[in-house]
Amino acid sequence: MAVNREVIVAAALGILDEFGLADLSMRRIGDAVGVQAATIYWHFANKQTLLAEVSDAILSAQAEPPKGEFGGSLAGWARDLRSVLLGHRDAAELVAATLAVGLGERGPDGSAARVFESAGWLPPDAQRAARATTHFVLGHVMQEQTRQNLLRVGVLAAPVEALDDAGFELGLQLLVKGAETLRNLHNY
Amino acid sequence: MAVNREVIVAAALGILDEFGLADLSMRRIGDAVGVQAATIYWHFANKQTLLAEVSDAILSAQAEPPKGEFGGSLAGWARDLRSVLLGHRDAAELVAATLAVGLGERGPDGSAARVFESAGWLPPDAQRAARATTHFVLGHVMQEQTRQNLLRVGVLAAPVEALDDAGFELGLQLLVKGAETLRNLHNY
DNA sequence: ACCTGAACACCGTTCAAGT
DNA sequence: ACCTGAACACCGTTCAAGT
Repeated sequence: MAVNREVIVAAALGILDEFGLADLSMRRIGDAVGVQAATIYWHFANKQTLLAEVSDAILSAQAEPPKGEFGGSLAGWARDLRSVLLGHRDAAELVAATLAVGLGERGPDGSAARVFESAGWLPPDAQRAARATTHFVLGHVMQEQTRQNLLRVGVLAAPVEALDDAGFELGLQLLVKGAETLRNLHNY
Repeated sequence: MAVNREVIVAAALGILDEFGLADLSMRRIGDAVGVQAATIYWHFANKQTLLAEVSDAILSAQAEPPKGEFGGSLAGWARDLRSVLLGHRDAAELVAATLAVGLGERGPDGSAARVFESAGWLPPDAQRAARATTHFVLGHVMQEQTRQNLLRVGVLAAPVEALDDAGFELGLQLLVKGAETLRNLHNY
């Protein structure tokens, strides 16, 4: 019975969640869907393309930024992205890699750019500001998830989750306050 | 003639510069220093440890942040980190990975934390703010260097360097203005 | 103390051949 | 149209054995 892109991506996401990015090999994905690794190359040009669709699948859980004033809207978007990423093992690393190569249907930060535009930013700067925010979120979550992996293997001991929350909120406030200040400098 | 950690790290850095992170294998490093790959495991516990020292070697070129008012000092630090990273192929990815696992003698952001402290931030928040800035710089340069790799392979066409500069400066101003604003909120 | 040879258990990818 | 078998050219790491 023929397999297709959808079930391959779903199987890959399952392996990612259970075993992590390091164990996400073409052979293992093939096993999961009952097919040789070589067969996957009939459905996808290469592994990177497949991973880009896994990245898209993860990001499809993103919500729209909350309506309201700028700061709350941007912060809400960033917190949502963080929690979406924390929902899948190694998701930050996967999404960051996909973003870097420019694959992936949805960039993670399309709606963030719109938040900046609604606050009066010109599209090119809105894009850049949204991307800067995304870099912070991805970097922060990547660090959290790497720590989670080390915990799993047992090389690390303490959970230190509260610390990560504080770091995230502080970095986010830096960006939010900065955006509010910069906008005012440009508009008055 | 016996090889040692220093020459192995230097050889690894040379391979990184010339061929990139993907080609930085233990076998290739061994070839470069005239020794079997297995021999490297007498000098280093594993590849990750070796890469951490390569990361340190790269970051050793970092300058002290310029003296002066806070914004210029932080911006100067960030621009220096960016240019140090741009000096070695795939350096952002390598440094980010090393930072995430917590290896590496020097975090990239020790002196940035001191800039925040000099501006009146308490050490834990100074650390977090410096790390947030680092995430932005690493994410931005990672994107630049991935694009450079795609250019090399020929899958991408335009250089678009000016765009990257503008994006870096805008993200940096977001963080600088945010830090200045947050500090004032806390102190008055 | 330092290094080799050989192996173990893998990789991504290609491609002729099968149905 | 979809899949297999087999190969190519690699990986990181371990470990007995050599000098």
